[in-house]
Amino acid sequence: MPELPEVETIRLQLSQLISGLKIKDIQIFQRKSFTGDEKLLIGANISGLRRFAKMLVMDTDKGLLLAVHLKMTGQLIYKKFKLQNSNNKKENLPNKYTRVIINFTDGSGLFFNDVRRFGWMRVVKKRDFEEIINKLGPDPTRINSGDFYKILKLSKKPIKLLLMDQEKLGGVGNIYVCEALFEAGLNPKIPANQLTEEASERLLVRLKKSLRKGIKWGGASDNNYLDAYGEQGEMQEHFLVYGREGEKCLNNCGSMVKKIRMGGRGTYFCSKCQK
DNA sequence: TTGGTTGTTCGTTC
DNA sequence: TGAACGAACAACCA
Repeated sequence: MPELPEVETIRLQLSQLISGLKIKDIQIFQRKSFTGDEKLLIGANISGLRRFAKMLVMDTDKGLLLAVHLKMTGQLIYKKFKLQNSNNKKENLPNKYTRVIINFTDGSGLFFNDVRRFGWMRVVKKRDFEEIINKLGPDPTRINSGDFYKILKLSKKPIKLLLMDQEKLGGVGNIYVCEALFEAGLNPKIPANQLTEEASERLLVRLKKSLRKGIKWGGASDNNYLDAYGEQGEMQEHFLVYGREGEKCLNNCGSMVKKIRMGGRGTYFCSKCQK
C-alpha cells in the first residue's frame, strides 16, 4: 500500500517531472475520484509538491492546491508522450482504472489510476487545507525522541495501532510498522504507555530506519504500487517480517514469523524476538 | 462462491 | 467525553 515511503518516492520523482508545468485541462472519468471544480485549475502552474503523512499535495500559483490520497491502490504515473501501439503494459495508459488525467500544456500528462476507487484528488483552497492537515499527527521522519515518547505515554493502545493512528503520527502504515517493531524487538501488542523511554527511543530510531529503507528501495510493490515512472519499487524484496508468515525469523533465533490480526489488519512478528 | 486483503471514515458500544 | 472496535467502502484474487 502506498505509505510514507511510497508517497515520498512519488513526491521526489514528480518534483523533478512536473514542477513548473502548466495545467491545460483535467479529464475526469470517475466523478467519485475527484472533488471540487477542476476548471479552477486550468492555466495553473505547478509550483511544487509536498507530502503530509500519506497525502501528496501539488501547490499551484493560483492559491489553490490539488491534494491526492492514493489510499490502497492509487497510482500517479507521469507520461511525457502519448505512445502509439506500445507493447509495454506500463506505457499503455490510460487503462480501465484511470480515474483522472491531468494534461499539461507541453503535451505530457499525469495519470491517476485506482483499482479500488478509495483514493481521491481534491481541489482545496490554501485556507481550507490547514484544517485537513491539522488533524494529522507529526511526521515520524521529523519528530524528536522526546515528543515521540510523549505520544506513546498518552495512550494505552497496542503500540502497533498507535503508530498507525494518523492523528497521532502521520504516514506509518501496516508494512513499515511491522518492520520497525521487528527491528526494535518489540511485541506489537504492548500497550504504548508501557514502553520505557529507552524502548521508545530505540523504536523511533528503527522506525525512521525502516522508512528510509523504504524510500531507498523506491517503495514496496507488494500489491499494485507503481512509482511516478510506472515502475515497481523493490522494498518487498527486503522485507524482514512483513508477508513472511511461517518463514524462519531472520534473526536466526530458530523461531518462525507469526501472523495475527490487529485492528483487522495482518500483523507479522517473531514471538521470540519481539517481547 | 466466499473470504481475505487494506487506509480511512463512520457509527456503535462501552 | 471519548476510547475502542467493527463495518463500510470497492474490486480483485485464491
